[in-house]
Amino acid sequence: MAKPSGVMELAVLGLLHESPLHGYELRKRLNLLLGSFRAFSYGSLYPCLKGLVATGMIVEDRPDVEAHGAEANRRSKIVYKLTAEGKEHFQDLLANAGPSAWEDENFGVHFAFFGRTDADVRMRILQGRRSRLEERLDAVRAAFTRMRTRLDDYTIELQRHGLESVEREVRWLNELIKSEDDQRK
Amino acid sequence: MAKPSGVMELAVLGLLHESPLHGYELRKRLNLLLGSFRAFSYGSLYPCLKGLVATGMIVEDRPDVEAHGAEANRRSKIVYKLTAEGKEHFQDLLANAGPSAWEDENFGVHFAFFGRTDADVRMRILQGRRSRLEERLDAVRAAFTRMRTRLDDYTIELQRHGLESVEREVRWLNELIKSEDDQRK
DNA sequence: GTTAGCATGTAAGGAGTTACATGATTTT
DNA sequence: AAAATCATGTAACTCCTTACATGCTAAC
Repeated sequence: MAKPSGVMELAVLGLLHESPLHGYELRKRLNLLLGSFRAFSYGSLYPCLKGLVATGMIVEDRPDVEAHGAEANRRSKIVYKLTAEGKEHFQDLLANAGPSAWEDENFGVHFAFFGRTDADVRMRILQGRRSRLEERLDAVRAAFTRMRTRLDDYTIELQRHGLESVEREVRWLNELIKSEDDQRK
Repeated sequence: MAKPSGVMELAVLGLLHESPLHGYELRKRLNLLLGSFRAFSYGSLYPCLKGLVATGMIVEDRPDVEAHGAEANRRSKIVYKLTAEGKEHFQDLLANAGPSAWEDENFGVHFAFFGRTDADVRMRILQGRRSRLEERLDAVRAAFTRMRTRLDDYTIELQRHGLESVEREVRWLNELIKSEDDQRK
């Protein structure tokens, strides 16, 4: 029960690792951190926080209530803080990142926490991401050449733009991998 | 009941507009058409097709059964074909495309069928997409400048790359809008 | 004192995936 | 005749959004 998973869990734990935050603020930081990659709504954030409390990864702190013994059922800010288990779990998620880490939905979040990730794991994720994109590139290019003549101008333009975007990301990854390699020496 | 919606409906109708196809082949074309933008699984395609049959947009044709009076419950290819209502509905979806047409998940599909879309609708979608991206650009840039000093190197790099990708798409849209404008004369 | 923005929460449901199950056809 | 690929289908589930509902706090 209440087993939060998905990208959000990692993102929340990572942000709370920096400093305790309440939900509303957390959501803003989340959407800033992920910038143009994705956005979350409160409808998924709050249940996720409850789930993380239930599994002991984070604890609630109600500053208002403690400060001036206000009624407990009143609506007030709830500041969430990582527990020791939460920190451990976060490091675990970063260290044991599997192939899902280089899928579209997850790569950005993992990358955002590279500062706290071991160099070898960083390299594994960057290379995983790159081969993932290269597979896609091969598939699309093959299909494209095969069908080219049967496609109309707009479809071709869409394909061309899509391919170019993926190629750009591959070049970006190449540079990152190179600079990781250089730092290793 | 059985009211299929989402991008898939439009994509399926659009592909069947070109030629009748069976599910398996349809899925391949779908994923080719959308190239690097998205992919669908059978688990969503087949129910979608059933739904479109239920609402009279398409009809089933079982060539194997008809050809050599095979048992009807046998597994055989099912070729789907657009009905008159289906064609009408497709044109309707293209012509009455609302703001959702320029969201990330839908833009690609609408663009792919621009060849069958009126020039003024095309322009509306391209401009809608562009202002959508520009809004995002403004938001991310503002947040970025505000937080810059508190972000680590990898997070900054992620933001930078994200911004650059969106800026590139805006430039692409600018060119498309310009060339649509030129053709109008 | 009222509007705008901060803040928390939930119920219903959309749009898909995964994993499975089955069978037909082609290739080796 | 085995293996690969073509082909259809479904049940359970995931992850998230939308729309709603409530209340607090600052600014005008």
